[in-house]
Amino acid sequence: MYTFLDRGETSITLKPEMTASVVRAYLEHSLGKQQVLNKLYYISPMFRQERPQAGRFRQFNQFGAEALGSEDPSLDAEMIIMSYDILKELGLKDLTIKINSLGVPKSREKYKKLLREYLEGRLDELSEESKKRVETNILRVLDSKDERDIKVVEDAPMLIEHLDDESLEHFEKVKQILLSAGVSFEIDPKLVRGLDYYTHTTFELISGKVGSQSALLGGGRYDNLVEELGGKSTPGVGFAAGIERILLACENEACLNLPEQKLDVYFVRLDKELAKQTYDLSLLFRRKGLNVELDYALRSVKAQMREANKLNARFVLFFGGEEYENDKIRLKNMETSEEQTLELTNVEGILKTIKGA
RNA sequence: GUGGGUGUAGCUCAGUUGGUUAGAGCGUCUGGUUGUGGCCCAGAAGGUCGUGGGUUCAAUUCCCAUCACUCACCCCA
Repeated sequence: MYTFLDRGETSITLKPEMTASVVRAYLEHSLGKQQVLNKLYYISPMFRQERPQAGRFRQFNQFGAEALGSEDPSLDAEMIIMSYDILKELGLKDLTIKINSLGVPKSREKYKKLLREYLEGRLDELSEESKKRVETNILRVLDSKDERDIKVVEDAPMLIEHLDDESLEHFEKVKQILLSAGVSFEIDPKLVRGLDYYTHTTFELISGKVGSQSALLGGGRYDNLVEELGGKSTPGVGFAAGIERILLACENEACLNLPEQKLDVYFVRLDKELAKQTYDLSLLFRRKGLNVELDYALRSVKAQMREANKLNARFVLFFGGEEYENDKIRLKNMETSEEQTLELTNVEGILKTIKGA
């Protein structure tokens, strides 16, 4: 994390994620007393002091959702389905949903003991890093990328085989809902979280198009977090999505179909002497709600037309010349190349023609 | 934190085995006859070759340092 002293010598830390902040806001405003279930969302920048790489920045943006106040597995499923639908709607195709269950801390502790016994029996086959992980964060050994570790982990006991009955039932219900919603998923027993407040469901949406940092979003249940932050025991479930990483996936799948930028009108000034009048007229049309551009460099008509074309203008208004002397203005539809002459004083009429097209 | 790669025009990149004026495509600007775009044609502008130092008669090119970017490991809340 980025931590530093401010001018008052107070230690400040930039937030690396939002869930804790959401829970703190939930507690500060006693949201739990206003209604049983609170569904919340956020969009915010986050900061992490890591070396940047593809899909990873030190400052990045996340959006996420949290549901506080219910342990109903249908909410776990809802989070997965919603986040999947969002990515689908963006047009992403190369997506995999991975889910797992961490059970409850009690059964997880028992499992960790089993895993430790197993790994300590084959310690000399592990990578140097994983030897350390056995001490610091043993569950992380499971998703090591080192081939030696992968081989050892193949025969290791899996958490999901050592869940208590209640946790299994919860996990079963989540899977049922996903299946009935037509959402396919993979169970990944190696999808683990290190911290104690996590319970039951964990999930990630993986893209095959963004390089090594492949999780576009991740989430899960944290029934013990609110209590850990000083509130009364309140279950919760949520997810967080990395916006830049999603954009990278969209770019690599060429699927982000943003609407084409269109300009309503480009004003072409026919006479250089009319620069001021052209400018004034453009302001008038902008105030009427049109998206208007014009030349600021006294350029030729041809140059202005080229710019109008480049800016994707729907219409061009030719201002000046003979028409101007007769209180008229010439309007050109850039798509059809059709032109018509309109009364300069009849601003509403010009507006109507442009807006109606 | 560790390791690799790359820095040349606004962008994408070529190139210089050390030697006069450093190139292309795209983009920009101007023009191709009175006041009309896209396509096409012609021309122009634009670079202290990331920065600092060293070697050399000579460095954009070789060496060192530094900065930036980038990929992977690590981390993963």
